[in-house]
Formats: sequence, structure tokens, C-alpha cells
Amino acid sequence: MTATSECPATEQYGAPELHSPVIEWFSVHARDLPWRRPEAGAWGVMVSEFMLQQTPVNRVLPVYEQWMARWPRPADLAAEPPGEAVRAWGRLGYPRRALRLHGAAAAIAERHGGDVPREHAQLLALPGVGEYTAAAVASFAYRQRHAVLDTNVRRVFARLFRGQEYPPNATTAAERKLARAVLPEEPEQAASWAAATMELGALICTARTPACGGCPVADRCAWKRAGSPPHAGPPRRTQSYAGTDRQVRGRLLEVLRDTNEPVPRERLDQVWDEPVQRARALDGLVADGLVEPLAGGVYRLPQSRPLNG
DNA sequence: TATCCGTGGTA
DNA sequence: TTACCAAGGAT
Repeated sequence: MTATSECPATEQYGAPELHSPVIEWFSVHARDLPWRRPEAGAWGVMVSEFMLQQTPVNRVLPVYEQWMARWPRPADLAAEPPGEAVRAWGRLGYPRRALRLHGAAAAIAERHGGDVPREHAQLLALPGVGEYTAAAVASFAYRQRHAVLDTNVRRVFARLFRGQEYPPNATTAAERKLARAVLPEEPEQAASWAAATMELGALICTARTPACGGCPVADRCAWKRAGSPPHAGPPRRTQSYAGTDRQVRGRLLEVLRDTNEPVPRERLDQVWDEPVQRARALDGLVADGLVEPLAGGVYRLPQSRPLNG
């Protein structure tokens, strides 16, 4: 009698038979990433999770190393102006993540004695930490039992259990229920399962051309058994970028990142020729706390802590 | 819930 | 070259 036999939903998907091959595959093929080393600690895990939100591993690696060398503890980052976080973020994209990571560090220093909290609810309360990141930190750093549902795991589960090429556009209650149902009972095993299924999605069960030949559970994959049918649902619309406010914001922030001096408005005006959109983008950056307007029509990265957010 | 929020590699 | 895709979160 195993512990998993107490959970019928787990056996419904044959999950117990999948745990070992997936975890063993991970033990052999897992990438040696710096945030997976013991010395990374919970703070290293948290930093990596922020940076990896919508950004590929290869682009994160150098920035992560510099970040951890400069700010080895949350309090080190919290002691600096938020603009320094935005500057160090470089070209990772979505720079609001840098601001939120700085805010999370400040909250950790103030509310948690400088230690990344262990409780999922306390993690979730930090700026920039959503359902995924809270579960990832609790699981990877503290080896707790949480369903970790990122884009990789959602795709693996869609194929393995549901026989579909892609998961729904937005995470559904059914996906959360399934992820909880197939989670190993033992926390240490659950944590390994979470990391292993993510890695499987990143390396083997990829979005475009999955390498099923290297998959440890290909023979039990519902999608493969069904003949790997193409995605049937509505096409997931891809985001446009050229000409959007996002592109303008990116150009404006790039100017401010590359100097320590306040920048005159006239200099910022050169990055985009359409004045209405240009002003909207700059106002948006100021509203987001990514840019600080000074008297005299000059701008810089934020030196002072925002009053909220 | 749909949309907004950057950037760059790949087929 | 365009379109897709990459360890999401906030509103």
C-alpha cells in the first residue's frame, strides 16, 4: 500500500508510474544552472524566477551572475535606489520586473528579517510574485509540495495527460486540479517532479518540434498515442511589437539606462517621431515608477522609493 | 478575462 | 521576412 494509492485522482492518470522515469531522466539530463546550485539559496532562486518570467535562460545567465555578485542578499538590493535595479536589468525586457524585484527585496528586508519567506502565502504577498513564482520558490528553494504550473509544465501535461498539442490560452481550474492530482505525495519527490517536468518541457517536450525520441514517458503520452494531432482550438494570437507603446518605452528607457546623468526631454524626443505616442509612453513610464521626472524637464531612473506599489 | 508590459533568437 | 516563442504578473 503506497501513499499515492490514497489519492484516486493520481492513479487515474497513471501518475505514480510516471514519477520515477521523469525524475530519473532529470537526474541525468538536468542543466547545470547557477540557481540550481546549493549556494544560490532561496534568494538566488527568487532572482532567477523573476528574470525567467518570459525571458529565455541563455539571456538570463549573465545578468543573473552579475546581479547575485552585486546583491548577494535581499537587503543588499533593498539598500540601493530602484533605478539601479532597472539599470542592472539591462535588456532582459519587461523592466517592471526589476522594480518589483527591488520591491520584493525591500519587503523581505523589512517584514521577514532579510530572509526569503518560506510560506506560499507570504511569498504571494510580495510584489511581482504570482501563483507560479510563489510555488516555484517554495518548491525549488524549500522543497515543499506545490503544483508548479509554468508554460513548460502546462504543455507537458496537455500532451501527456490530455492528448492535446497545446494547453489553453489561460491557465484553467482543470489544469490546476490535474497538476495537484499528479503531484507526488512526498514533498521532496514533489519538488523533484516539479523541476523535472519543467525541464522536460524546456528540453524535450518543446513547443515547436518536440524531441519525443528522448522523452522518458513517450510511450505513455496521450498526444503521441493519438498520432500527435495538430492543435485544434482557436489560434493563440501572438503579440505585435513594432510600433507599439512597448517599443517606444523600450527606447526611452534604453537612453536613461545608459547614463548616470539626468536626461533632457529634448534628448528623449529623438527616439520616436510621433509626439502623442511618445508622450504617452513617457507618461506611462513615470506612472509605473520606472522613470523619475525632475524639475526643469529632465528625467532619470528612479532614485527614491515609490510611496506605493 | 483580455490586454498590456520588452527583447531577441529561431525556423 | 514574418511569426512564433521564451520559468508570468497585474489590472
